[in-house]
Amino acid sequence: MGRRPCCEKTGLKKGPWSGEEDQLLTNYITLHGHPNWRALPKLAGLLRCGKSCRLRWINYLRPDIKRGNFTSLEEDTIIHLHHILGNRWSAIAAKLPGRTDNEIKNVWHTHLKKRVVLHQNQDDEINKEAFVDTTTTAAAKRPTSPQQQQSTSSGDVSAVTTSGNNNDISNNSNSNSKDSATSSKDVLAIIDESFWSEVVSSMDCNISGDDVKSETKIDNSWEDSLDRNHKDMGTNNYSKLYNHDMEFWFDHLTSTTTSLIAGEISDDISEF
DNA sequence: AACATGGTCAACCGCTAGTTA
DNA sequence: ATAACTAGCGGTTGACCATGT
Repeated sequence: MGRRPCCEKTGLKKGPWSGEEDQLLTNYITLHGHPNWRALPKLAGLLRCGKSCRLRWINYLRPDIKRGNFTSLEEDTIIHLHHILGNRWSAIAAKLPGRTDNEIKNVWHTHLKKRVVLHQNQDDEINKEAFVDTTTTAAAKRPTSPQQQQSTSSGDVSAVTTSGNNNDISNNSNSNSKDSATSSKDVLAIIDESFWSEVVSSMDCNISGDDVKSETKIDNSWEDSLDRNHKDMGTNNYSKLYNHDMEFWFDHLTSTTTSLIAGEISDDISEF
């Protein structure tokens, strides 16, 4: 089917919005809402396409937009959600009131991605040292091929940008967590490494048929999107991850983060 | 002071999903 | 069933600014 261009290319303004344009758009939406973005600019007296108006409203003019720097909690939340959802910025934004997908996307690319990669590289170094230590002290009980080492390394890297292939990491962390987690910082590190993958795997086991039936259409599309995003990972574990579960775990994370810092997490961890 | 470089962020573009006729 | 259409999403771009040389 032929697709009409989103706006006539002639006569419509592009580029940064002026204060006057912002005012016109805000006034119109305040009075009439935005039932039809395509018709809106004409009705509001703007020389912009509807798409541009929509973006301007959603990303900048909306009254519930939160301004200013992201808090560390917000940043951690983005990292965790990105771990699960990948580049589904709108889904991540839905969990951060007042933040837009565009803003989150920018923050990810400018700050958080680097931080995660740096963190991952540090983990790789630690793992490498541990590996050398183990092989030397254990006198190399079993041979390890270069391919195996490489696959381990690449798996770690992929875990940075996707949500797959990190079960080994999380399991290792879990097996040692109770012994090694002696400070709130350690606990947070464990949460970073394993919390979400643990959540996913536990939901995978526990979800019931009734749960599936009770889901809404929105939840099903969410599931489809997850399947689409993770189909190349050779697993459909994520397909059983639903919206209300996400909300539950998100709430749980945000409500427990404070107590984590205060060193009161041990009971929560033991639940998992 | 002038230029180069890198970071940040608003805005645009192309595409897809969903809806309607 | 399908063509036409809109809304929304994610990737990309480019302007602006700060910092370094």
